[in-house]
Amino acid sequence: MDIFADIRKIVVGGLTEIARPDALRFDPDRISIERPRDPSHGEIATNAAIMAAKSMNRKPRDLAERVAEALLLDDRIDRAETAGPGFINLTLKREAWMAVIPSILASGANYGRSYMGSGRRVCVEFVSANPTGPLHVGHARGAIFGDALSRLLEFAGYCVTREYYVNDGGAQVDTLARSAHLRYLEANGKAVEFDPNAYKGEYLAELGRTLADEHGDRFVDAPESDWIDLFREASIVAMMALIRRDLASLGIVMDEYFSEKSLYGSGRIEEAIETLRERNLVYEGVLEQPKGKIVEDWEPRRQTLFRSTANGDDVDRPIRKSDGSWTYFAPDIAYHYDKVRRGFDELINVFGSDHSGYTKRMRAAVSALSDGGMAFDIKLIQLVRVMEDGRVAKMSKRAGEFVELREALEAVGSDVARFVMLTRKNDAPLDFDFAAVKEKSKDNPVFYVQYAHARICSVLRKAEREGIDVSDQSLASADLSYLNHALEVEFVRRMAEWPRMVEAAANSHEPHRIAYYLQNLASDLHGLWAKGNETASLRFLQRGEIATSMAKLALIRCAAIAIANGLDILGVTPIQEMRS
RNA sequence: GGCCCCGUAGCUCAGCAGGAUAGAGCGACCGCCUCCUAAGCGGUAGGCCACAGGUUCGAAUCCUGUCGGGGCCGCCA
Repeated sequence: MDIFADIRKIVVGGLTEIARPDALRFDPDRISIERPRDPSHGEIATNAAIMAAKSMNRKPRDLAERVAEALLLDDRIDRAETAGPGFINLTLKREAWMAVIPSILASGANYGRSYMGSGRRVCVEFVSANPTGPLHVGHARGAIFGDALSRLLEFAGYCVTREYYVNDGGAQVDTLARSAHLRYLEANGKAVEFDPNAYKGEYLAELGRTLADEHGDRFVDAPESDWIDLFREASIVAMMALIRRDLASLGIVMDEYFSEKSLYGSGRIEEAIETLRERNLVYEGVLEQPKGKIVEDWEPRRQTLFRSTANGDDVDRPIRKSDGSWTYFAPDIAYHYDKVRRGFDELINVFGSDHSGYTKRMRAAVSALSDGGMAFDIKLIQLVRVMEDGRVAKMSKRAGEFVELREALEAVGSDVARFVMLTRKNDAPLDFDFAAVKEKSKDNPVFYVQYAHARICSVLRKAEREGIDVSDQSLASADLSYLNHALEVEFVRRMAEWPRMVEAAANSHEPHRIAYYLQNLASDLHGLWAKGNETASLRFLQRGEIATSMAKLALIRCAAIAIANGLDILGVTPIQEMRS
């Protein structure tokens, strides 16, 4: 049940009725159905008359009057008043709000689930970190965001594929292989010198020892060509194992790992480029030197270029280097061509914000490959600033000085990490402060929300001990006429917003909205709870008055359901009690 | 030089596909536990929504420009 969706139907219905015979000529989705800030504007306000007036060539206020009259015919609506330039302010009957409670109890874990996506297939590509080491805290944000977005979309009725693009084809994995070889030499008792480009993380030392165990000293004096392939393969396998382990510790399971390397030599890159060529989007040419940026060894080079400017990019982009090999962009094009051909209805890429300069050409490519038919969204994830002991921790992967995800999770746990990473919009920077995040107080949003859930569970447990049947089925039959305090009705209104909140968040690809909603919901619960300290009639358990208690228990049980469903979207486990 | 993101309370940030008097947390100040978990709650103070135009019945939100912060800009991914 979604009361806002119901009201929308009624409003649009009323409008259509009045509009006859000159049928309604505007998009009904453009009208707003929302809760006004100012309580004197009713409980739900709509701008429907203002929006429709123009296309119907009527005065907004007159139209509003007519619509308001029509709305009053619905038995859920108590008052419909027109105001301002033509708003219609609605007040619902108390029973209409209260009807939300049994509806939530009946839906349970499905409360808020939407059919908005109607089964459309979405590919969410995220993490896609180079396989050169374990994940660090910065990667974690993209990982958590991507997974939460996936969960959100699933809850909203989409069919989601979680996908990781493994960059196992470029020069970086050769550097990785050489770094592993150095560690291998080390394990064979050789003194080694690391060049500045090498990866120096401890995790490669372990791999070096393993390789020394397996191959002895065979590759100590051998030329690089003898071992590079073997070491590359071994390194990638080992690094991907670390990455999978890290993802698993966050509760993330990918549906697909797509290997960049698998594209080489298979003809698929050539095929994708050929597709672009057929559309006259590929040519041989020379790029101009970028202005304002000094490139020391610049000289004009003839390259194969993608005409990305035809689809909104600022300059055309090279897909084949002057030496004839592919640039990194070429396999990316092939990869996205593959996505297009797999039949997804929508693509979402989660990139680090350092890839912002890459988005235009990517959009241009997808647009060209799908003839403009593919919905394609790129979410940029801002960096995470890790704060430790009040200072900013440095992050450099090659030097091996970064806060590994694993360390962070050992300190704070997956639930906390996930929630905290989702308390900011994806394109806003985020401070991850170890001290603040571990704190168990209202200053920590994770515990604040968890505490609300635990408190409800606590009351339900107590009620049960006192012999009340607190099953959802039993609570659904509670006499809700006992809930007549303004705060209680307000609480129900908040919970009634959950389904539209899910749709709005899913629609805008913004899981942080769920986190904010949960904090508000938790705040309502704590507020109501504390009011019970001064006003005895607001306490959830009323001694000796089963019927009253049942009504209040039904109310808070609904809140627990909404919180649990929200946390589930974020991938956070709701806890039953705080004491430990 | 160009492109992308950002600019909202002292600090950190929300602001719901433009809506009617701009919100939360922290920090500051003042209050609330013989009572379901005070790991909590209430109140006070604090804003020309960077600036200037434009579109609109209506703009923090959309468009243009300026200023300020960050990121990126051929043969690295």
